[in-house]
Amino acid sequence: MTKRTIDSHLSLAILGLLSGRPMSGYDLRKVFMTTALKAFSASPGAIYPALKRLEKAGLVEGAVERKNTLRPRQVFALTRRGRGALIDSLSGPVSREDVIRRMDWLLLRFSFMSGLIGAGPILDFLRTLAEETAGYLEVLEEEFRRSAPGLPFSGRAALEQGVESYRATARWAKKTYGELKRHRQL
Amino acid sequence: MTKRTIDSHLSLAILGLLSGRPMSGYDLRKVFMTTALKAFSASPGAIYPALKRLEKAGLVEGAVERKNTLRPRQVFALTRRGRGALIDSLSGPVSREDVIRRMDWLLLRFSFMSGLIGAGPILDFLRTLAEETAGYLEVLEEEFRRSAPGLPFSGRAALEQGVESYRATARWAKKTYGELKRHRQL
DNA sequence: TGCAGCATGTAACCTGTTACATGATTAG
DNA sequence: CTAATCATGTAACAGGTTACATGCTGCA
Repeated sequence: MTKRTIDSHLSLAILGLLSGRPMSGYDLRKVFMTTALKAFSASPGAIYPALKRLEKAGLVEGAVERKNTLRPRQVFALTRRGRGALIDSLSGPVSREDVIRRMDWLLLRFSFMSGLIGAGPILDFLRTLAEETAGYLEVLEEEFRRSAPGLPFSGRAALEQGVESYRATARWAKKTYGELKRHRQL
Repeated sequence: MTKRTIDSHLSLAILGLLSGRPMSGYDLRKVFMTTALKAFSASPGAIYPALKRLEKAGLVEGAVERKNTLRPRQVFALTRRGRGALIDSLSGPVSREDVIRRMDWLLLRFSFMSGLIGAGPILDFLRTLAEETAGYLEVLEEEFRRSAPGLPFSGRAALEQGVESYRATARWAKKTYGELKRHRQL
C-alpha cells in the first residue's frame, strides 16, 4: 500500500461526513469547529487542499452552487469511487500496531461504519479491537509491574494513565460489541 | 510564540529522556521501541534530524564516544539551556484547547515532571487538567444528549467512547492529584 | 457605517514517513 | 560464516500549521 487513496485522518473524516450528506468546505469547517470532531483542525489551509486532493483522486466531486451570484459555493459529494474507497478503508483489519499508535484512526473509522458496512464486519472490527487492546494492555501492565518501582512519581502515574486508558477502551469495545450483537438479534 | 524551541512531541520526549541520562540516537530508538513510549516512531529519519535540530538550538550537546574505533557513537546530553527550555515547557498552563486537541502532549509533559519541577506546579497542572477535562466533558455530554438520538449506531457509540475516555482521564487526574498531595504531606 | 459571519483560497515552513544506504561487531 | 544487532545517516515526498489575502452579505 505505497500509495493510499485516503491519505490522512482529515481525508477520512471528510469522506465520512460527505457520506452523510454533500457539504461545502465551509460546512465541513463548521462541523469540525462545533461538534465532537473538534479534535480536528478546521483551518482552511488543511481543508481546502484536502478537498482538492480528494477531487483529483476522483473520490469527491464539487458542484458550484449559485454560479452566477457573486458568492459562489462549492458543494462536494462522494463519488461512487469515493464511497468504495471509504468502505474499503473502513473494512480493513485491526492490527496491534494500529491499537498502539493509531487508536484515533481506528475510532474515526468506527464512527462512520453504520450505513456503510454491515453489522457482521462491524462486529469483527469490535471483536479484534477488543482483543488487540486487551493484548496490549497485558504488555503494558507487565511493563508497569516491572518498571513502576524504579520510576519517579510522574512517570509512574503517566504509565498508570496509559493503562487506565486502554482498560477503558477495551471495556467500551466489549460493551459495544455486546450491544450490537443483541440489537441485531431483535 | 511564533518560534518554539521545542518543536514537536518527539523533541519533548527526547529532552525528557535525556534529562534522565545521556543517550545516543540508537539508545533513544530502543526506548521508543521497547517501552510504553512505543506510541512514538523510532524511525531514524525522525530521530537523527530531531537530535540535530536540538543540538543546533543549543538544547543538547553530543559527545563522540570511542572516537578512534571504527564504530563511533554519539552520546547526547542536555545542556543547561536545554534543561531550562524543558522546564519552561513543562511549566506552561493547561488550556481547554490542549485538552481537546493535545491530550497526548499534556500527558507527555506530565510524565517528565518529577525531578524537574516542584510538587506545587505539578499539583497546579493536575488540578487545571482535571478542571478543564471535566469542563470539556460536560460539553461532550451535552452534545451527546442533544445529538445521540439522531445518530446511527456507530456514531453514537464512538461519541460514547469519547465521553468515557475523558471521564477516565478526569478520574485519573483527580486521583493522582490526591495521591501527590497526601504524599507531600508525609 | 461597521462588524460578524460567510466562503474560499495561497504560500512558506516544518516535521514525520518511507525507503534507501553503509558498515562494524558479536553470538551461534 | 552468517545473521542479528549495533549505529548512523540521507532524500523524496506529503501533510498540517500559521499567516496572509480577498470580498460579499446581513444585521444593528
